[in-house]
Amino acid sequence: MLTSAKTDLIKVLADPMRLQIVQLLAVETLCTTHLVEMTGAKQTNLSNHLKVLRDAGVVETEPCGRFKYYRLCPDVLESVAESFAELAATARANADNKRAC
Amino acid sequence: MLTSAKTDLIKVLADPMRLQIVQLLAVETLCTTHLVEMTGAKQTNLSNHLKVLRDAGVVETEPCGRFKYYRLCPDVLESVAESFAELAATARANADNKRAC
DNA sequence: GGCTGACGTCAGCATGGGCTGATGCTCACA
DNA sequence: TGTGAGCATCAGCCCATGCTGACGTCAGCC
Repeated sequence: MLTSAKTDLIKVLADPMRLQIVQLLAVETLCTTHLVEMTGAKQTNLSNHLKVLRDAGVVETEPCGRFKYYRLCPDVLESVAESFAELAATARANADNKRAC
Repeated sequence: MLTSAKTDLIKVLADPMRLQIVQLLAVETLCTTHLVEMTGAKQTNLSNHLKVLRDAGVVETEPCGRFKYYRLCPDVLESVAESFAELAATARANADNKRAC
């Protein structure tokens, strides 16, 4: 179900930079230095986006010495995918419903 | 695939009011008057959101005399759902990939 | 212990986008 | 043809949010 609370999660994913981060992390677990190189963004900016993703539960961190690895949480993405799929299915099922004016 | 162009579509859906509109339209085709009643929003505000949804291809309109019906396009929602599902599947498949620092 | 690199936090700035009121357009109906 | 309802557009305001620079913290290496 797509509750209003999920708009916050969708909003987190509705940013080009954050979506790029998520796509990169879907392929392999990376640390901030890698992400800085691959995205070309400033470290501060990236750190802010990563904080947003962390707070939303989209990624989780794993300290490793001086470095910090970021790993993607597939469950969150799957829940979003299921919500939209369910919405599309509902729309298809009720395609002929039309309320009279 | 989640191209950068899709962030615009996701951004359109990342608004509580617009998501509410989409959920209502998933159940039945409605015209603006109904949506004004059901959401409690002003007509002007709703018209703005509907324009955004129209431009994004999420809904399509059907004139009916003085009224205008809004119908949901399930294809767009399905494409978003598939993109996120694919991303989640990729993340699961590459869960053990970790780039050395 | 001093230094450097990795990373986070904070304050400030600027842009984007949502909300509103005013206005205009079009259709239906008397 | 005049009127009112349904709907869109526009300009303006204001708040949320993304970007940046400066600074602080922690770990590892000399």
